[in-house]
Amino acid sequence: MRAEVLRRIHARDWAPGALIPTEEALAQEFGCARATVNRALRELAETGVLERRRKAGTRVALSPPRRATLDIPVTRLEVEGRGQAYGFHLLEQRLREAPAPVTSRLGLAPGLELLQLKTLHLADGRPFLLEDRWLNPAVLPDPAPDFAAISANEWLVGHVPYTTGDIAFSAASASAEEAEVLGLAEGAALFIVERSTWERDLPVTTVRLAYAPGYRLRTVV
Amino acid sequence: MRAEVLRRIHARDWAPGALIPTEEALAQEFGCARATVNRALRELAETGVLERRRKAGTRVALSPPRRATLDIPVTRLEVEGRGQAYGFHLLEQRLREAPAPVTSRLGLAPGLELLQLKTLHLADGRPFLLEDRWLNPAVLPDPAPDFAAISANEWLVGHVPYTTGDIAFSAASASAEEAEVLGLAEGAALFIVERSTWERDLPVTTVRLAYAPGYRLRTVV
DNA sequence: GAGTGGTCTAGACCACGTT
DNA sequence: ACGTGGTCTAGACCACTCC
Repeated sequence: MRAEVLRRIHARDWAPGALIPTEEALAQEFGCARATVNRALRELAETGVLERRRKAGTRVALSPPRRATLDIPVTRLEVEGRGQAYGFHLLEQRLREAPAPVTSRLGLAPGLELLQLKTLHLADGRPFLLEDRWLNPAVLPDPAPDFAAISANEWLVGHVPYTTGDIAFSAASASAEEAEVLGLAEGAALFIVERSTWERDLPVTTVRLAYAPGYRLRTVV
Repeated sequence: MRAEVLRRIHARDWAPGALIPTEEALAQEFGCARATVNRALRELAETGVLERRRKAGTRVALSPPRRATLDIPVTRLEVEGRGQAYGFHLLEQRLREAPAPVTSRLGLAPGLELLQLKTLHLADGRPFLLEDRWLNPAVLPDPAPDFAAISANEWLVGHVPYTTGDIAFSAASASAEEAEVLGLAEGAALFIVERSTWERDLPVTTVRLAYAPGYRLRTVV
């Protein structure tokens, strides 16, 4: 059913932009229930192949289905998945007034004190990723966990999961500090991931991950 | 229904890793049909919040739902969406033997002749993105379209849509050639997107996009 | 107003994986 | 073997939105 609809789109039986038959008509043609057609078409709409509007009907999308699902890796698992040994060093940990860009990203009042953690993640003992994280102390238990023993990332995964958030990907040249920590020449091209997360409306953390050269994030469309 | 399940997960009524009741039990508890429960749980499993296995039951995921859907932008629309004027220059177009990395990415025989297109995309007249594309001539009509008039990207969208493919994101330092074309210093950090696409099993194109500094790709989890 | 998709019910059978 | 989720049917009502 789903496959047949896709075939017709590929075969140009239904051209991009064209209206396709209603669910009821397709159900009759395929000899199946409307719910089955509905599910097939709904799933295709979710991947971006079709566009559906009540009353207006279902159209083959004009712009192509450029929607990919991206699995955001957990650093330790990602490193171990390559067959490398994972390790990390907590470089710095201090409670301090967060700079304006950080508080504004999280929607917090300026000048609030957040816990800043700088962590270097290692693969087979070599620098893999430099993490600069700001944590909302409100989410931490008392006493706070020992982030030298468990990485902040893993602690959060186990204790504050099921968050919402946004992610941005970009590239940046390594600063002097980043270059030194990662063992690179200053100005080397780093792959940057910035994430901010909330649990319901409570800001949890914002983090900047700077990956050593050679890192690639992959997905399938 | 979906919301209530999410609430229980957030509230730790159901802890990470814990087994939740069967669909039938939940249907009774909520006073709704099993199909309704099934849909809610299936959708949550798709976002990564739950893990489902036949016979084993449904568990709250241990690793958090780090699955993002990424909308791959069409360059012209992305530029225009920022309120900037879009333009492009076809820098180079030639049929030549593709190097091994290119043919292997597409699963083609080495030494096959492909159409190489180098295109500079502009936003408000300033370099925005350098595109290095290899096109399978087998997908082109005779005569071939004029890629100086319509960008290869847009032609493909209109004439060979509904492809499958893979995407990789990374960072790279600008080569001398890239730096000159993009108007940057050599070694500047570029955000790199590499895409290969197929229509069914027919290799269509592989492309490397090098974005000028400042570019950010965003998404929401 | 009327036609479309969105969602639900109640029931059934099947596929798979654990046991 | 058995229990779980996966998927289907046939029918119903509702919500939206285009005309």
